[in-house]
Amino acid sequence: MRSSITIKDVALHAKLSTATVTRVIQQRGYVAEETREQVLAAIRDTGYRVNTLAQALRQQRTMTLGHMLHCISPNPFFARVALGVEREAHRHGYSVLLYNVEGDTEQERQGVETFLNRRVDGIIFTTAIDPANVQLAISNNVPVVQVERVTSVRTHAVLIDNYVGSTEAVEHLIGLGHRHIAYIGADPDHYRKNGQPTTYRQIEEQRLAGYVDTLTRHGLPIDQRYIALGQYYSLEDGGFAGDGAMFTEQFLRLQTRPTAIFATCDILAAGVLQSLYRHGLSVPEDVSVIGYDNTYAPYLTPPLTTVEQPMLEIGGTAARILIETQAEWNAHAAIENVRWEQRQLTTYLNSRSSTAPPLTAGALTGGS
Amino acid sequence: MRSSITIKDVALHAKLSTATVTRVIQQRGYVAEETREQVLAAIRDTGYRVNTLAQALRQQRTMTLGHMLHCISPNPFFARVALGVEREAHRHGYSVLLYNVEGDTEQERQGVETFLNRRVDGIIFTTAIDPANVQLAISNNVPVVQVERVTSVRTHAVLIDNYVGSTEAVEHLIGLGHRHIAYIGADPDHYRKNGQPTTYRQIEEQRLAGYVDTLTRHGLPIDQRYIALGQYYSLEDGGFAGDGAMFTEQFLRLQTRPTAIFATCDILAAGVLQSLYRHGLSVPEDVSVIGYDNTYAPYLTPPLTTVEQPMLEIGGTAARILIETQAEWNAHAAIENVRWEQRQLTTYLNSRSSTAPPLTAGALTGGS
DNA sequence: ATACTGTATGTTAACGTTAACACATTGTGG
DNA sequence: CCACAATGTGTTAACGTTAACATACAGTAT
Repeated sequence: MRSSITIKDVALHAKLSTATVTRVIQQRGYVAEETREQVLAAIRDTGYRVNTLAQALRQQRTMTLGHMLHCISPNPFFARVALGVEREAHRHGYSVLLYNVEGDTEQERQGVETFLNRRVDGIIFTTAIDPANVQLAISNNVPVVQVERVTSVRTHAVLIDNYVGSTEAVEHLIGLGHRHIAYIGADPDHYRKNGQPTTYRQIEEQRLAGYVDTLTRHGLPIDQRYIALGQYYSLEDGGFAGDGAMFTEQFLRLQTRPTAIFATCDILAAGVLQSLYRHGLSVPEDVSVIGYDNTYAPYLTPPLTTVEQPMLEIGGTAARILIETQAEWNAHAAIENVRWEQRQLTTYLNSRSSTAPPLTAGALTGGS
Repeated sequence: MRSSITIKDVALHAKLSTATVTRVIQQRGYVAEETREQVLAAIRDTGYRVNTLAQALRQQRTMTLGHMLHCISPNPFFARVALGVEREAHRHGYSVLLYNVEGDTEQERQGVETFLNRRVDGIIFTTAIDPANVQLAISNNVPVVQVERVTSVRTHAVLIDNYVGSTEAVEHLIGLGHRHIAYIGADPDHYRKNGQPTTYRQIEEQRLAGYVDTLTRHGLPIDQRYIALGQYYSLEDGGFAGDGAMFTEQFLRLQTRPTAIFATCDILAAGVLQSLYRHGLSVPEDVSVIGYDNTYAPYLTPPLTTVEQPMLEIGGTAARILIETQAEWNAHAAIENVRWEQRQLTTYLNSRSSTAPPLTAGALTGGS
């Protein structure tokens, strides 16, 4: 970054003042057409390139969004949300700084601090862990959107109705005639830190509630042996899928095996498929399997029926909220007066080849 | 971003000059221990937070890397490389700006321009499409690393030996006793733009060459009907995997079916598995399948043997090169004197359950 | 006592851009 | 012909930080 060309060089070259050059660049204020062309020519001749940094310092806004997310890999959910954020940001001339939290509260704090120091115009949390970190951002007067998982701190939010998503999945299976439906998810109660419920809790609670309520609504019994709740999400190579496989093994040892398995994440479902294959069971003939997210679903064998999350839209909406409320935010004197946007997005069932009516107890028309 | 606390406020609060405050922050120059503590106290009291922007403007370096990549979704390869970049960057206090090119030359140019305007300290191309864009960065005196795929422009580079990776895969299959090995890849010749070979060409050429040479070395014939080269990489939902499935269908219609299929990407392999499943063929009993990348591999059914790429290391190495050569780069008077780092990384075979010796001594006979 | 070195702190001009303000010039209606 | 608006351009002080330079006071060797 040696001796770059500045606006002064352009001004000198065009024999005009820097103010005029700025007016041309910013496309505002009075500039004679002829002058405008001279400036543009000078810009071309000198190879001038605006310095976004200096601009940001002066204008007190960086045209940058900070995106904190759980981890861009291996769960493609986050990557896809990030893509949604980026596309929307670029559309409005914003850039995006990414920060992978990787489940570490301390790393999350580091990320927020970095963003604050870099004076980002807003922060998206696609998985806030520690409310204190969200508060840290707000306290420093930076607008925040919390995506899908919301902490106790009030901010903008993009939410997905997990209860409905879960209901859709179970309704689908019941509609096909299944009456023995197993559930593999995460234990809501596990996601606590120092006795405080964290943000993960809600989402897992909602999905489990959707499952329980739907069965109940159809007069089907809740069998605890059909409910498997993982204690952690491992990020190791396939380890996460390993949970799905492990729980499936448990189900297969039961006297009455489930004819369908609902896994609240495609990765878990991938493990389910692997386990069933090992036991020589066919999908969907012997067991139907349904996932959640639509990340791995299209690539699995057989292609997985899944509750699709509008990941691109989720990210896009989060970015749009920040960008659109920017002016409003700057105008506000106090946080108390801010109007918090709350957007609710919906999942929809993407039906593929992993679900079908059960072979055995078929005739029972359990569905509505 | 209203009226933030500046270094002046801290200086005022501590009854010292800004220079002293800077010395404390930068931890350089002479500062009395007592004074240091006063400053630190003042920083705490005022809630001061350095402005990285102002710092960057003054110091002529932004502590920011730009990362251009093909697309963070749905191919997890790029996401994982990006994670590798980010971890290494953070380790050294750098932040990362991401830009998804999405296969569009124009978008790639936009990305580079954005990065240049933001005065990033270096740019990583994890998939340069247009050499002109790489040249654009270099011409603006910004150091560049090209990852895996290299254009005609000379820069730093992190390379993976695709020939060896491909060889490993085929050796593995031959070692198991396979003699009818099919290949699914991308057509090197397709990846041209306006008559100019693009960067994708090399990688596909190398993998194909590895396949051909290994068969030849073992005295096995090259059967063109066993070689399927896709004309494009679709990013649609599962569409990419669709290519793998389509080519598998072709193989299954052959008089002499292959007993093993080598797909040069896990996503293609996923399609292969789906197709075989549809035809009631077992993996690895009837057909062995091997992939490339180790992205989807651990989640597929059965878990896929694959040529694993050291994705985290690839990204980490790219970032490290830029960071470590920073000082050197700034010292150089002319690009011609720059020493370009070339790092070669190696793949290794990750053996799982999708490969095994062929059941029959000869090949299965297919037919109508 | 002098000269020097090491330590400690302050002053100030950049870094590149912009926006407030000032100053022209021209045109228009009264 | 004057007042005033509309148009066009220039001057300059910020934005927040830093590094070069200046200053000052010890202590120490000469």
